[in-house]
Amino acid sequence: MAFLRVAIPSPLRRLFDYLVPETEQDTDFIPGIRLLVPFGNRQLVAILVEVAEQSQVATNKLKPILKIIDKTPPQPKFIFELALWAAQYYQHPTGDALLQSLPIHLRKGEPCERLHEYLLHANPDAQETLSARAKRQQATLELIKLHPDGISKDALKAELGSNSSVKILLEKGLILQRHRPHLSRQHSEPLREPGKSLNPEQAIAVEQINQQRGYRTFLLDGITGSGKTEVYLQVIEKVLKEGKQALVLVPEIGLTPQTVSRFKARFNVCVVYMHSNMSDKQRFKAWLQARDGDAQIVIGTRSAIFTPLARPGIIIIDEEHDQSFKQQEGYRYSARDLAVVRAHGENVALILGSATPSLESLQNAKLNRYSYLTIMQRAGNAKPPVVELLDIKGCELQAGLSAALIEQIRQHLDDRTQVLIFLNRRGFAPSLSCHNCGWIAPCRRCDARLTLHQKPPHLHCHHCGSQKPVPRNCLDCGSTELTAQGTGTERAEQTLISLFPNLPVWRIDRDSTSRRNAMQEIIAEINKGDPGILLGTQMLAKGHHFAKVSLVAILDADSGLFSTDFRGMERTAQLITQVSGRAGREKILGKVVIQTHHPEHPLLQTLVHSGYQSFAADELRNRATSGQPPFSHISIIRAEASNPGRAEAFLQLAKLTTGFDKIISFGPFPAPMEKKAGVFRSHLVIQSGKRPLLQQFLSQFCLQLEHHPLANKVRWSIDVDPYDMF
DNA sequence: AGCACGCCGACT
DNA sequence: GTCGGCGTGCTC
Repeated sequence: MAFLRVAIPSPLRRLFDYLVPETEQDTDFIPGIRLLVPFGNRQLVAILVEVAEQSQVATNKLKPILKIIDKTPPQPKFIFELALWAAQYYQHPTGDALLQSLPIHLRKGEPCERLHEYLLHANPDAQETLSARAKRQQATLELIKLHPDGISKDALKAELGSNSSVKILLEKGLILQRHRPHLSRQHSEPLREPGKSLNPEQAIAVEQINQQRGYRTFLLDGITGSGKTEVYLQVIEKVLKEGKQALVLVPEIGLTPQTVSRFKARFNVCVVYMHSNMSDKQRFKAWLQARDGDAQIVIGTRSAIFTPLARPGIIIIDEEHDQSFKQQEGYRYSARDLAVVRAHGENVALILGSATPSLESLQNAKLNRYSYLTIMQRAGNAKPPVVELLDIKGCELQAGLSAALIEQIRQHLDDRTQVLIFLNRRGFAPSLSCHNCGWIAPCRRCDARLTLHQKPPHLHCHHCGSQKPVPRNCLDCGSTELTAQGTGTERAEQTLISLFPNLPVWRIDRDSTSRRNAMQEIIAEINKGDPGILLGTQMLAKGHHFAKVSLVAILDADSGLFSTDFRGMERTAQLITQVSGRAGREKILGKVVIQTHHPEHPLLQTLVHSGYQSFAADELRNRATSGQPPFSHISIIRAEASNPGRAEAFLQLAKLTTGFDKIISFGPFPAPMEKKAGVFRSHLVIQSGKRPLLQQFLSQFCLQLEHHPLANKVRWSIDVDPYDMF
């Protein structure tokens, strides 16, 4: 007797067995197919993991499946196995992980068919004729005759407003349905425009990668403006000429129409992209084109790592250090790390590109697991910017701007160029405090202060999203002397407008770009090239090319220097380097001004005088000394409960009942912000020098946690290779 | 996660 | 007298 062992989209970390219905005894059940199953009193889309000979559950307790959705698995076997591997590695419930590797369309149980698979053709051997009165049918037939290569129902509908007569015409035999032929798989000439000429370092990178047969990871360490994209394009060119496909992953906000158009402009091939702004149907279509080999280049964000390719040729992760490649909630996988597994499994080359590579990747390069390629020269004639650490100790600041900085801004604006000001704090001021007693407006649901916003006026918690009106009086002493403390982008904007009343100030943060297309409109305005001030949060730091920016100012470098998180320094260095990279593209010589109270800080000193690579080397030594990643591997078990202390008690108890003797652990201790959105959070950190040991321990610990008596009173999750400690 | 079952407050 | 609050228990 055969049992269908399936994965169900539920937080339960186990598989469920079902019976084969009487009518399907002869059916061949292939792992990977989707099934509709009864689960409790619901019907769910499940994925078949294996056909088992035996079941642990009594047969009379088992239910038969309701429906077979797929005859054959929608994903190729390798992608299915990759998804299973990832579920195991990240300790995530199998069903949820498997379904998240599929397009939403398929998760919902929709049939996996090519959209517009059939094209309508006029039947040359048609016998019947239409009556003169059937105007609608005649018009439809005429239109179909105009398309000798066939036309899809959707296209027909778009032109006629309806395709209701198609059915009748088909019945009368006047038109025929034929399979759409697959798009031409290979263009004789994939290049639409010639490649740019390469500088020696770019040329070496392209040559090294193109010589590679089979799997190899290349870490492409190239400063901003060094032309990493040109390297990608020339490597892809070779892949296309071999008739293979390229998968390109970019950070969440990096997937702009400009990125895509750059690939489309270069190549004469089908380029598809997958982005969260697209409809489910559009994404599904792109997914099918990738799977069936019709799309030669696939560009996407994190989840695109699971996009199947018919003829995989290369995988590229651009800005590999970017945190958006790691999903930060629920299924916490890292697309960058999975790319290594995938490239290895599909035996293709992988490029990890960045101007500020992660310490993990640098260490892997050092150990020769990755090939290390560098481009330290800017493309074209661009010169690296001049960096100045501006000591603001004891200086009077106007909305965070020192007099010396304001003077420099004025000079650059007088030269008719643009100035970029980076301030990683949105809102008007980070807190509202009472001048009389020192009270600070707190968030009721979090261990955090409320941020004051002015447009419109309100207090806003950036951690839980709660909002409330601005109080007139101090809630503690009743005084009316409430003052805004510190500077956010709104306040800096106000001050800059009053300082430079005749020039535009473009504010770019989550609030000013929340409207659809708002970001693109502002960027377009900036790219007109008129002098003005760009003011924004880290949204400004990533990916954009602002040709006219000559001065970049970092208002407050200090907030990142004293983080408790072991990755804090790395992140700060990456951010400063990335922001600085916005200065002086093309012909303008760039200047970077970093305001700080700690100009002697070793991180800033190394970064400014010796660059990111030297910083990274220093920081790697620190990590080695303290045994932190990448010199060890860690996982965080997070627990949260509305009852204070319960989450910690849960982790404490779980720790006591599991053998922790072979593993290093820290905690449980309160999370960095213990109370967040009304719940109390606790962390337990597990560390090991050996990955297999950690893996083995986690699987075991997971089982314990799931059957723990307190397990349904707290919410808990496991984060393998966490990116941040929050 | 859902969804039902179950036992106590303010309403047509 | 019910509608419904969310505590706890289960899902092949």
